[in-house]
Amino acid sequence: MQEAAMQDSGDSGSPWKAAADRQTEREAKRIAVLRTAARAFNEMGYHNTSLDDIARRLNVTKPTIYYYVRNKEEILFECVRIGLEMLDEASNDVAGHDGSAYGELIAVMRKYAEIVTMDFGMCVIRVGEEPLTEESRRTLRSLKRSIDRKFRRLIERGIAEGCIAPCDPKIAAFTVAGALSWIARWYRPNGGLSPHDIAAQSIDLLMNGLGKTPGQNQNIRGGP
Amino acid sequence: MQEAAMQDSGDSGSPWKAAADRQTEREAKRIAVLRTAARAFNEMGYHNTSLDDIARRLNVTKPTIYYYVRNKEEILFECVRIGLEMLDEASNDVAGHDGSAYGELIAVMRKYAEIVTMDFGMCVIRVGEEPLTEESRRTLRSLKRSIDRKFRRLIERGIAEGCIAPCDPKIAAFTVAGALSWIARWYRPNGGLSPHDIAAQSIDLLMNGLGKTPGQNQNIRGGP
DNA sequence: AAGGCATGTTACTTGAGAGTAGGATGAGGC
DNA sequence: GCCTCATCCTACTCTCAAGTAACATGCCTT
Repeated sequence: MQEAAMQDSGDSGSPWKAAADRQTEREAKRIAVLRTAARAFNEMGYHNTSLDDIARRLNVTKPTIYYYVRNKEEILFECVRIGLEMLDEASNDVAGHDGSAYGELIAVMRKYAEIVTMDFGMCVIRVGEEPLTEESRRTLRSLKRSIDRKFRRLIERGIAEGCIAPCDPKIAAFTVAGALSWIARWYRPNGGLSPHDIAAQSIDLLMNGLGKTPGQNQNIRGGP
Repeated sequence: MQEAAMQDSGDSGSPWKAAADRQTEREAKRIAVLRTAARAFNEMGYHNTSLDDIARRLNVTKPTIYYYVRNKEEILFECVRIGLEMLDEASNDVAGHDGSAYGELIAVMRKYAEIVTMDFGMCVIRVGEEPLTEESRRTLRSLKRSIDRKFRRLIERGIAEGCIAPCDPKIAAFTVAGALSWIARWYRPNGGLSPHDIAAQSIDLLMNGLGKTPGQNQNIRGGP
């Protein structure tokens, strides 16, 4: 995730750093292209966003875009890849948790909800990967699998530790990821609800359920 | 929803029915166009599906499509509209429920999950409405609001009746709808899991929560 | 049997937008 | 001062798919 850094290039006097400076500046511009594109994609959709649109937002012209990326597909691929990698890494740095699967799971869910309200994370949910080639899709699918696997492991651990109710981890992981991903579809910045509040309430519901008391689940299963 | 009927046209001998028969047959063909398009959209996405693709699947040529719909946008609009109307009507015919908000909510959730695994319902989730004009989007948004309102009312009623835990109905409705909608993104027919099973387990989780015992929610809220 | 309407076809126009060729500008290094 | 490379622009090509014009076919009515 070093691409997303965008840190200042500490310009000391050394001329030897000139080349490196150019390099980091170039990388920063590339990220700016990607981030601007991600925002446009999230607002208007991939196919309704022309490269001229992106260029206009950046106050440059279309060929300039091609100086930083190979083609339009690469832009989307990179946006989704960065978003997925952020999600994947969410599981790694769950600081402040207490070591239990329960606490870890909640920490990961919080991170997840936060990321899907950000530019690249939102791209993962809102744009999807239909426009991509099969090759690109394969790469991204393996990243998605990794994220899903971590979710399932956490749930399985929770079941083993006794803090999570026995269930099919596959479906549970999908349900949780779905509820959190969906936030990206209706969340609006400047909408009164902060990602943090939304996450807290959604997670509360997912962990404790909509029903008030256990034992009221008699009518859930059973066919028509 | 009479368009989705596709019932046989009872061909009695009366010549007076010929005109009506033609009418219903035409309507049936129109639905076939929409349904075929919906499947194609769900598989490959709206923009990756050309009208020639749809025509080929129907064993006709492109201009024939234009005999049944005005343009490509109308196809998508109708697909999504039908899907949304199915979802909206799900709240109406919740047969077999016991009259409580709890039972009704579960019945509606079941229907919802079932519909988003079907052609038109899946279109609502997978394709979205980015390709549509503002005019079309407004119409569909009002339908969506209607669905959302019914969800919230049901949750509010449940809270009032005491069978649903006090919560923000807005966020709860979004979370539930999100978890169920997401099924449309990963469900695969011939995948081992039937929509019915998936729905049952997802709903179980949403109603009873992932956590094993109440009172374990001490770590959910609270900032970084 | 003849006209008319419903249904479909072949062969075309058209526009939008992805991608490119080749040149201008300007900063660093020698 | 000149060379070189990075960066960005103007002006173009080219493809793909939406949409259309005009004609063919055949059933239903009168």
